[in-house]
Amino acid sequence: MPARTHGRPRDSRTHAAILSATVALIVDAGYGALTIVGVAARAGVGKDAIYRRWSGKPELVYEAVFTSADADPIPDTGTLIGDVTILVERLVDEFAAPAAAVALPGLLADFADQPALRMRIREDLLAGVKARLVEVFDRAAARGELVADVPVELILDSLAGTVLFHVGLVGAPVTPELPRHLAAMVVTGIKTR
Amino acid sequence: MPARTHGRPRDSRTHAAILSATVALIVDAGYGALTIVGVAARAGVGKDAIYRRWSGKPELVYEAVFTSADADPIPDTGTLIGDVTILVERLVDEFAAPAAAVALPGLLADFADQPALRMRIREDLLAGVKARLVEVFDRAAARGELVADVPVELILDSLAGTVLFHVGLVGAPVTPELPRHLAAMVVTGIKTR
Amino acid sequence: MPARTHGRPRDSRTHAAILSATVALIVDAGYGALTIVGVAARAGVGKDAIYRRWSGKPELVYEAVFTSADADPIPDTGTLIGDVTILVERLVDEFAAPAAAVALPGLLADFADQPALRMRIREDLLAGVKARLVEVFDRAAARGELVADVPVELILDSLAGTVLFHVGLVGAPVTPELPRHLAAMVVTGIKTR
Amino acid sequence: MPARTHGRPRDSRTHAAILSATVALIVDAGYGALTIVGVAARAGVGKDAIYRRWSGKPELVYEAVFTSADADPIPDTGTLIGDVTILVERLVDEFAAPAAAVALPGLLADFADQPALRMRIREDLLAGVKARLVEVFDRAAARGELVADVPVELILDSLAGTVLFHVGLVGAPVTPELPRHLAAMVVTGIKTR
DNA sequence: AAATAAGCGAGACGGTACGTCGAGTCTTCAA
DNA sequence: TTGAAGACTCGACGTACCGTCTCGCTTATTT
Repeated sequence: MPARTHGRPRDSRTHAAILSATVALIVDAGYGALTIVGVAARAGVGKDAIYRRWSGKPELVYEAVFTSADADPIPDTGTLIGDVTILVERLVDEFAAPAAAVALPGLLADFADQPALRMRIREDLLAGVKARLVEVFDRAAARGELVADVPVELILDSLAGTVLFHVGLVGAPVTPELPRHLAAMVVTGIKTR
Repeated sequence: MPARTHGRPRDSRTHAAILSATVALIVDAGYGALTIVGVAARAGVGKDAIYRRWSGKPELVYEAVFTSADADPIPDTGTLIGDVTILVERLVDEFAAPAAAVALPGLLADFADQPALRMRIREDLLAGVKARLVEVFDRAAARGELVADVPVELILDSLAGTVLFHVGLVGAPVTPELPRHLAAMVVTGIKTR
Repeated sequence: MPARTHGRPRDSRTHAAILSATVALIVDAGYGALTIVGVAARAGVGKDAIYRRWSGKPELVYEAVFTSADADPIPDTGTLIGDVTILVERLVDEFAAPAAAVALPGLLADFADQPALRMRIREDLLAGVKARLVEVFDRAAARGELVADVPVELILDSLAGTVLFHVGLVGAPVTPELPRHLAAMVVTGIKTR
Repeated sequence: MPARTHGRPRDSRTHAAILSATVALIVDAGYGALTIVGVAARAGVGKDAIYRRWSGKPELVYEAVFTSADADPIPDTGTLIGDVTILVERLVDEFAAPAAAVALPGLLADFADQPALRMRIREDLLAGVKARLVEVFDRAAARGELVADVPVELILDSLAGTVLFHVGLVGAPVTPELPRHLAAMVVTGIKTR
C-alpha cells in the first residue's frame, strides 16, 4: 500500500491515450518501427508521461497489447482433448489478434534479451494459460483419463511456441482446424507416452 | 554477365573477420546490442565492407550463425519415432548452440517484421529440417507405419516453435529427454489422429 | 487595492529558505547550474512557492544576491579621489562577495537578454552607486575641485565594467590597491579632460 | 602535425553553413535563445557535424562571432592618447558589431562559468587587444611620454569592461566621442599616477 | 462557527534541448 | 574495385528543466 497520497494524481486519460496510441502504431507500423517518441507524439503527450509509467518499450507494449484479463475458466467438455481444444482456441484468439500477432515476435525477443524480463514470459504472459492448463489436466486426472506426471511446462511451451511460430513468425493464416489438430497432437502424444 | 572481373577482388579474410566478429558479439552482448558499427570495429573493418556484402543486420547474423550446412540425412532407425527423435536432436543442437540460442529471438523478430524476409524463415532457415522431415515421413509411409495426409507444416512449426520457445525465449535448460518426449508427442499425436 | 487581505498569508520562513538555498546553490554550483527545481528541492519547498514570488531565475537571484541595502553615504574625505576610492571599495566589496562574483556574469547576461530587465541594470543594480557617485561629484564641484559637465554615466559604466570584468569574468584576485588605482585613473582622467 | 590523412575530409561548406547559421540566429534571437538543435536545423546539418567540431555552444559562438583576425597594428599617431583612441575605436567596432554586442554577455558568462574556458577570455578573446596595447605603451615609453611600470592588465580590463558594460549590458548607443573620452580618461589617469 | 480564500509540498503535465549513438550513404587516399 | 577511415544527414534515445496545473491539506480573514 504505497498509497501516493501526495502530489497531483496521474491522469487516467493520459494513460489511456498512451496505450491506445501504442496499439495503433503497432498495427500501423509494426513493433520494430514503434518508438517512444512516436507514441508520445501520437498520444499528444510528453515523453516523460510515458517514462514515468513504463521503463521502456517492451513493458509499454506488453501492457498495451496484453490487457485481455480473460480469466474465464475453461468449461468442462467431458474430455481432455475437448478441453485443450478450447484452451488452444483461446490462445490463438489472444496471439492472433491484430496487434498481438504483429507485436509478439519483437516483444518476446526484447523480453528474452533482458534477464529481468525473461522470467516474465512464463510467469506473466503465460500465467493464465498455464493455470488453465493445470486445471484441465487435474480434471482429466480426476476423470481417470490421464496418467500422472504430466510435463506441463513442455506442453505449455509446445502450445505457445507452435502458435507463436505459426501465427507471429511464419504469418500463416489461422485455420479453424488448427486448435483441434494441435490439441489432438498434444493430448494423444501425452497419453500414450 | 561476368559480374565482377574488374578491380581488386574481395578479400576472403575480411569476409571471415566480419562473420567471426558477428558471432563473438552476439555471444557477448546479445542480438539487440549488436550493431553494424560494433561489428566493423571488432573486425577491424570499414562499415562499407559489411554493407557491400549484406544488406543489413538480419542477413549478416543469419549467415554468421546458421552456417551449419548439416546436410547429413537422418539415418533409418526402423521406426518413425526413432527417426524423428534424431531429427529433433539435430534441431536442438542447432538452436541451442550458444550463438544461435541468443540470436534466434531477435533474428526471427526482424525477419517477421519484413515481408521480404518473412518467407525465408520456412524456406531457408527451416528448409533442411523440412526436407528431412518429409523424407522421414516418406520412409514411414513406405514402411506402412503411417496414414497419408500428414500436416507437415504444422508439425514443422510445432517442432521449431517448441524448441525456439523453450530454448531461445524461456531460456530453459535442454534436458536429454526433450527430443524423445517431443518426438513421441508429435508422432503418436499424428498417428492416432 | 489592498492586494491580498484574504487567505493564508505567505510564510516568511519559506521566503527565507528559498533565498538562502539560492545563495548556497550559486556558491556551490554557479549561476548556470542553478535551476528553479534545484532551489525548490534544496529549500524543501514546492516550485510554486518560488514562482508565486519571482517570475524567473534572474529575478530570484537578483534578490537573493543583492540585498545589501548599503545606503550609507560616502564619508567626505576632503578630496574627490579619496571619496571615489571609498566608493570603489564599496563597489568591489559588493561585486567580489562570493555569491555575487559567481552570479554576476550570468545574471547580467540574462538581464541583457530581456529588454524588460535590461533597464534595471542601471536603474536598480547600480542605482545606489550612481546616487553616491553624483553626490561625490557634487561635493567636488562645491569644493571647486571639478569642472562641470561630468559624464557620470560613462564613469559609472567604467567603474562597474572594470570591476565586473576583473572580478567576475577574468576572476582575477582583488588586490587592495585596485580601488585606489581605479579611482585615480578615473578622477585624474576626468579632471584633465 | 596530426595530419588527418585518413578518412573523408571535413566539408568546408558544412563548416561555413554552421558558422553563418550561428551568427544569423544570434542576431535574430539572442545568445540565450540559440540552441545547437536550432543551429543544425538552420544550417541544414546534423547535430553531430557541430559536436564533431565544437564541444558546446560557447566555443561555437566564440568562433562564429570573433573571426575578425584584425591583426593590423595600431598606426603611430605620435601621441599615446591618439594611439589609444584608435585602439579603443577598434575595440568598439569589434564589440558593437551586431552579432558581437548580442552575444558577448552570454558568451562571457558561459566562459566565466567554466574554469577551462575562463582563462581564454584574456588569452584568446583579448589577446590581440593586449598585444597592441603593449605595443602602444612601448612606443610611448620610447618617446619618453610615459613612466615605467604600467598596469597593463588593469587597463585592459578597464577598456574591455567599460565597452562591454556600455555596449553589451546597458545597451547604450555608441557615440563617436566614446573612444576619445575613454582613451583620455585612461591615459591621463595613468600618466599622473 | 462556517464559509471563503489564499498558501503550501508534492508531483503530474506538454514542451523542448541536451549530448550520444547507430543507421546507411558518401568521399577521401592507398592498394 | 576493394578497403579502412571517417564525415555526412537523419532520427531515436533517456534525462533534465521549464512553467503550468491539479491534488490534499493548512492557515488565515470575513461573514
